[in-house]
Amino acid sequence: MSQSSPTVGASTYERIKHDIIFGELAPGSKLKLDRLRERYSASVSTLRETLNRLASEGFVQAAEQRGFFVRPVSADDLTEIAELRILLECSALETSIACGDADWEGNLVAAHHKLHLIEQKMLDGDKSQKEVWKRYDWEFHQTLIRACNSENLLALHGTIFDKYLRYQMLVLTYRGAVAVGEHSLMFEAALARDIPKAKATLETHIRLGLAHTLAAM
Amino acid sequence: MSQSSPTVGASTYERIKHDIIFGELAPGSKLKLDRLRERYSASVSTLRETLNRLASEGFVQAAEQRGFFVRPVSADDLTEIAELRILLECSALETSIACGDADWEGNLVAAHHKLHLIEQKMLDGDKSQKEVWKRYDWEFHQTLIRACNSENLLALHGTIFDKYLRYQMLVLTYRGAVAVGEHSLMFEAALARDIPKAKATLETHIRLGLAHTLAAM
DNA sequence: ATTCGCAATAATATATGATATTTTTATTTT
DNA sequence: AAAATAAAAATATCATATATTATTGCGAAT
Repeated sequence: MSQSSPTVGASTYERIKHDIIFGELAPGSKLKLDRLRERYSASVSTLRETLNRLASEGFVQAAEQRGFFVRPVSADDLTEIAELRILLECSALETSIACGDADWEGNLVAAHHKLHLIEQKMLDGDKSQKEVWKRYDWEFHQTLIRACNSENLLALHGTIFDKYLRYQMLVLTYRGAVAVGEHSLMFEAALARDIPKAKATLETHIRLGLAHTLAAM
Repeated sequence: MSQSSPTVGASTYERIKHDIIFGELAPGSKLKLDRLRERYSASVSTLRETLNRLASEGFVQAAEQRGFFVRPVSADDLTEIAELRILLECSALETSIACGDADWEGNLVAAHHKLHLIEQKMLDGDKSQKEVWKRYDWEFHQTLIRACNSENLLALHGTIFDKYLRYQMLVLTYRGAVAVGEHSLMFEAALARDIPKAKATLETHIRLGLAHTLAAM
């Protein structure tokens, strides 16, 4: 999520994607080229490249000769995204636990530690570091599945995760202690190489998160 | 796959994607903008929009400030794609069989019929209509899962299927009678609402196809 | 009077060619 | 042979021209 990319295109891509995920560009709103040019100080061509990219990833809707829109949100869409996340992430988790080596274990311990630290802070009421927390959450889940031996699967999971994240950011509520416990359970099951338990915990984790988010919509 | 889109961008997108899938643009080859401009008679900006789209779908590799390349192929990549296709398509198939209504059944009968007809022709040695065959194959598989109630899943499956298709087109061999039988088995299991049998047949279908393609690489 | 259809106009998106950077290739120097 | 430099090629970015869509205002018909 660094914004200091060498090329204008790459950095506008990062910025617009970020602004969509974190709700600064409202769902369904029109993305007028002229306005975007001011906001991101990039030329129309560069912006169109960016929007085309985001459109094929599904963060933007492209309407032929009618321009671009931020992808709308809906309960159905969120449910689809959550189900897909379960499908992809559970499958990747299984292989990853089966194949992960010592490096993987090390990275996992580190990722869980960092996540746990910030979760404690948030439990104490400090909600100022929402973005950092979400990054650590992402890193933890990503690390869990990174040993799955499929770049294609990791890529697909990445965009699905980001879409799921947008909904979480939209309703902007924190599940607190329950989610913290789920993270720890997954962590321990993964280290113990207990595949069924890890998968079951992950599925519950996502389903409860889904219900929580749906309720807040 | 129609090429008469109203906008230049849309039609170049279709054409370049087609040329990558059907091997007319060789895996790993450099996509120089000037050469593409001649070949597809579109401006640099339009081409860059297209290539950015194809890059985020994974048909093109974009190297920062070094241009674009056709995505290389490898046995590992094919294996990943096939596994992903199994994961997505089997999951969609299950829901689709469970939820499909009379319309779905009707479309399925039609799609299988068309596919069966052309498969018979190919068994008789007529391999002139490779593209038509592949389109019917695609329509059949797509119809099977269309009732899965997840646009997100269908979209993901669509691009994975296309990537799988590229490998098939690359090695350019036909599995013949065996594959025909698998299609019919799936068709019958789906109509009989036999979810386990349909899923098992689909998985076998893809795994045998994978082995066949890998052997020909 | 209100709705409907039809122009004229404004706003917007698409597409292009030109310019500025950067990378690659070729040449020269140590 | 390696490093440095110069020339060439290719990419990234931009400002502008063209084509399309949306909006507004006017007049005719119900």
